[in-house]
This record gives sequence, structure tokens and C-alpha cells, in this order.
Amino acid sequence: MTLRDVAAAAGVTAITVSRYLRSPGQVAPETAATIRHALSATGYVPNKQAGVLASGRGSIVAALVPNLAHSIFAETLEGLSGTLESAGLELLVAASGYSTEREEAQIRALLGWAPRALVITGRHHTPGAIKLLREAHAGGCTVIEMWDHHGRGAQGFSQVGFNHRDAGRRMAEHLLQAGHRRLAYVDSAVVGDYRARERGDGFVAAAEAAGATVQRLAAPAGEPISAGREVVSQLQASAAGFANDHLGCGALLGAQAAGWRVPQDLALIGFGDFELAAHLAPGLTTLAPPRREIGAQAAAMLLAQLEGAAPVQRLKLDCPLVVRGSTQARQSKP
Amino acid sequence: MTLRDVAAAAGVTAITVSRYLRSPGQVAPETAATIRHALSATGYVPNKQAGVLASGRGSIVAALVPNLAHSIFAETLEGLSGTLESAGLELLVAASGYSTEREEAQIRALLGWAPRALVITGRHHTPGAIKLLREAHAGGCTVIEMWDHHGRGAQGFSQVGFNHRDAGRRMAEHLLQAGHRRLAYVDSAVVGDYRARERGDGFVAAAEAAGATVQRLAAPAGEPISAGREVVSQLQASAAGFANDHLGCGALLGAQAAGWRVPQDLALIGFGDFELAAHLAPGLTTLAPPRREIGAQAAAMLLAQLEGAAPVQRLKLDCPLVVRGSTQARQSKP
DNA sequence: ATGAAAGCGCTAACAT
DNA sequence: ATGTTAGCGCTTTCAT
Repeated sequence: MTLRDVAAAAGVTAITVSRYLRSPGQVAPETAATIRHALSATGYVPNKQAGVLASGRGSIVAALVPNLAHSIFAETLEGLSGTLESAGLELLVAASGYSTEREEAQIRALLGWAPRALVITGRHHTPGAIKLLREAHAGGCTVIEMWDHHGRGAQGFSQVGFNHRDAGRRMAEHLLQAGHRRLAYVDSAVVGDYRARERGDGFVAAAEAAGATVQRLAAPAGEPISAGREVVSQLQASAAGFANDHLGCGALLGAQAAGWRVPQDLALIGFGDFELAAHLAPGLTTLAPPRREIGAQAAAMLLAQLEGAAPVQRLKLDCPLVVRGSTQARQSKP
Repeated sequence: MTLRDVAAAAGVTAITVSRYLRSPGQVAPETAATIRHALSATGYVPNKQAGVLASGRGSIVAALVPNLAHSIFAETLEGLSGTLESAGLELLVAASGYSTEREEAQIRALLGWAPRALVITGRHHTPGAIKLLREAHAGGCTVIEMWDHHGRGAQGFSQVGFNHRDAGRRMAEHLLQAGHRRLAYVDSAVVGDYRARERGDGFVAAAEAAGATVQRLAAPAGEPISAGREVVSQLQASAAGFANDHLGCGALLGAQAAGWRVPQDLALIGFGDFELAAHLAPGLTTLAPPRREIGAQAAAMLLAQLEGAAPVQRLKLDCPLVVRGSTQARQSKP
């Protein structure tokens, strides 16, 4: 079924149907009615490849995240998707698995669809990827880095996110303010999660600046909640920060299983505000990144840029601290 | 940057470069080398719209899920994505929000990209959507319904999933086997989640068949864990099944807050095997749908059909029962 | 082993 | 208000 088939059925030529489809007001009311009939009679579905090729204007937005399954990025995608759909844009996705090499290959593949915008996670990419992104951007494709916000090291692309070093620093400061002097930070076992590493750097820097001791150690590989359980035995600190809430929750459960009181014997702070964190007893104190908002704001920025706004913008979002029982003993039982 | 630019740089014509790209063996080794240079010098990115239009063979697979954020569908997408990527296919996604009307509009939009396959959630669609799916299928687009498996009511499309009525029945039977005679089922507040409703039907039917009483009630609207907490007060049963684990976990917490012993005063069984369910104390007994496997198997089926396998296949997957403390008192503390 | 011609389905720019 | 012509960037024949 092509435009010409519909046109033939309506007794007009293809261009008239094409016009009707894009701006119905431009065809005579009578013709429009005939076309409407022909349209539904044939069950015509416009071929978008042809449309894009002819017009040069596509409707695809490509999004590249480390993974799809995790709520952190899934909610970001949902934020993106919701805003994009109302603007008639469509979402092509790929998951890099935290590998910048795969990311480069995927950028190349996605760019082949001539997307209106490319939304990518983080600011660290291979040189090849950066070259591709630059060329795409120069060619009019909006490029947005999300989940990060960083002056130095940015490649001149738009950003929507927050600073992870700051976030780590705030994790440590929360523990320091509670009087802890012996801290620990447990890194993610995920290779390539540089944002978790930056939070660790911030955490350690803040602890050292305050004259506290800091033990930094890597989580065992494997399922992160179990990893958190296991890592507890290595902790030589009165308070610990974790690369993410799964590790933190695991550690909380592990500490309790070992008979420690939380937060008296060990205070814990995670990152991510995962669902589990709120429902343990005590709850896990954490930083709550604006997962959905990152996606929604990236979409909003992208739409603004498509309408002519400045092609490079940087939006810093809040990543609020959520205090729960794992760091505050006085939080009484409800 | 087009093929002709690359060709010009290499001193050949476009078609030679095109051939090199698709089957490097068909061009002379010397020419190939020149082309390779030209390729990297120009940073050429092939335009896929043009390729698809000319060849009639695309590489897009479209996936339609109720939502992206929930782990249930996010993991399914990840299963799809992983298998597709290794076959060079790309994933276009849309979220219907459990609305079959939106679904129809999205099917229409997705079909415009002439996808190789359309993977859709569930077997209930609007008449218009079914017409579109039929036509697409007739036109060579693989259509797979996932997350469901049902002889009657199926529209002749491939399926990868399990039967939700059966699942509900097994939830009730687990409670019945523990000796409960007064059961309850709490429905999802999500309008359009017919699978949850079918599980409820199966649950109620099994309970009645066994001569037990069944109270069926709807969860309050709003955030599902809170809804589960609230619904506890309305329960007049010794054991309850829930449309999903969020409701079940909420109810477990609500029951404990009200001073009830679980499972002695109230036994609970959920559905979904959400992360939270395993980490409450006691854990929530639940049915564990093969979330990732549904995606992976849908992708495998799809690839097989693209290679000539039968165009309609139905694959029934297991949805195992995971027994935890919310239905079994004897489960001792580790 | 390489090239020339034609066309995929649509839309821009000009007619009329 | 509608039609004509040309061409988007690539791949398919069919030559050479």
C-alpha cells in the first residue's frame, strides 16, 4: 500500500494525499472526504523511511543507556518516552552494558537513522565516539549527555544531571556530621561505572578533608545484594557509604545478621533510593537521584533545541539526601 | 557524507563502495584498501533510511510494552535487546500505559518504519490494532505477543509467555494446600491490566472449586505498596493472594504493623517476584514470571522466523512458585 | 571486478 | 486547490 494506491482510489494524485496527511487544511473539503475514505479503505500506513529521505526531517530520537533493566535507567527512559511521544517523536534504544566500546558501535548504528537527537548516558566516551557525536552535532543532531553534570571533561555537549563527586562528598558529610571519624566506601563491582567511582572519590576527599580515616574497598563481584552482605565482614569503620543502594541494603542485612545494631554499631548510606531501601527496617539513608526527571528534562531540552534554542545547554538537577534509620537512631518506629 | 562522497574520495563509483560495505570479498583487495581509507577519512555513516528503502530489508524491531520503568517489562526489554543486538537488529520502543487505544496509535506509528518484527504485550487489542497487526503479518512482519499464552482469544499470532488464569489458580492452590478455607484476592488498581484480572479469575475459580470462601476486592488507587498496606484492614480471610508483589509486600508490612503474625494470622502470596519480596521478613511467597526469558525467547523466536521458521509459534514458559515465609511458618531464620 | 540505469516511497519546489 | 518534475541515498538489476 503506497500513497499512489490511496491516490488512485481517491481519484487524485499522490501529492494531494501527501498534503492532506500533513496539512489537511490545504486540500478542498470535498477532496479531503474522498481521501479519508480511500485512506481507511486501503488501510494505508505511511512509509517513514521514504518520508525521512525525501524531507530530511525524521522523528527518531536515539537513547543510549548502560542497561535497560535497572530502575535507574528504566525510569529515565520512561521520562524521555512520555515527553517525546506527546511531541510525535519515537524512541530507538540501545544498552551499552557500561562498555564504551560497545557504546561507540551503537552510536554509529543509531546515527545511521539520522535521529533528531541522541541522548547518551554520561560524559566519558571513546575518542571515536566523541568524533561521531561531534559530527552528528555539527550536522544538526541534538546531543545530550544525561546523568552527569561536570564542567571539566565535558566535550561541549548539552548535559542534564548532577555532579557525582559532589554527591559522594555529601554522603560523607552526612556521616561526618553524625560524629563518625572512621569511614569506609564500598565501590561498585561494575567495571565502567565511572560515576560510582567519582562518588567514591568525593566521599574519600570529604572524609580526608575532615581528618577522618577512610577505608576504600571494592565489592565482591556478583549479585550486588549478596555482595553487600559479604563485604560487611571487611568493614573497619563506624560508618560506610556504598556505590549504590543494593550494596547498602545487602550490607544492612548482613550487619544485622551478624548481630550488629544499625546505626549504633554501623551507620550506612547508599545511593540511588532504590525501592528496597525504604522498606528495610531500619530504612537505608540514601541519595535520591531524579531518575525520571533526568529523562523528562532531557526530552524537554531536546524539544527546545529542535525549536531553535541554544544548541548547548547544561542543566543541573538536585539529588536530595533521604535520611532514614540506617544513619539516625532517633527515628522511632511508626 | 554520502556514498558518492566516499566513492569520489576512493576514485570509484558509489556502487563499488556499497558492495564493499555489504560483501567485502566481492571487490578487488586493492580497491578494498583504497575504500577503507576513504571510509575512515570521511567518517562516513551509512544512511539506513535510504538502505531500507532501496533494499526493502530493514533492521528495526519494534517493541510495545505497558511501561518501561517497571522491572517486569524492563527486564523483558533487556532480554530482547541483548539477543537482537547480536543479530544486528535495533529496538524501537513505545509504552502504552495499559491503554489499548494508545497501543493502536503506537502500532500504527511503529509500523511506519517497516519493522522486521513487532513484539507486543498481551493478546487483547482493539479491533483496529488487530487489523493492523494482521496486515503487517501478512506483509511479512513477524508479530509476537508476549507475556501471555492462551489458546482461545488468541488472534493467530505467535505467543511467548504463560497462562495467567493458571497462575492465579496455582496461587490459590498453594494457600488451599496449607489448609486455608477463607481466601481473598486483591485486584490491581491499574485499569487495563487484564492479566492481573485473569489471575484473579483463576484464583477465585480454584478457591470455589475447593469449597473455600473467596473475598475479591480492588486495591485502592495510588502507590501500590501503600495501597497494599491500606487494604489489609478490609481483609476477612486467613490467606490472601495479590495481583502483584507490591500490593502483597504492602499488605505484609501493613499486617505486621497491625500486630498480626504472618503467616499464622494471615498468609500472603503475591505475583511477580519483585526484588522487595525476597528481602522482607518473612519473605513474600510469590510466582516468579520469567521476565528476562520472555524477552530472550521472543527474540530467539523472531530470529528463527526471519530465517524461515513457521510464522506462527506458541511457546509456553514456566512461572514457578517461590515459597517464602509469608505462607510457611516452618521456614526458620537463617 | 566494476559500472550505468532505474527505482524504492515520499516530499520540495515549482508550475498551473 | 491540485499536478508535474526532480531527487533524497541507497540497492537492485543488467551490462561491460
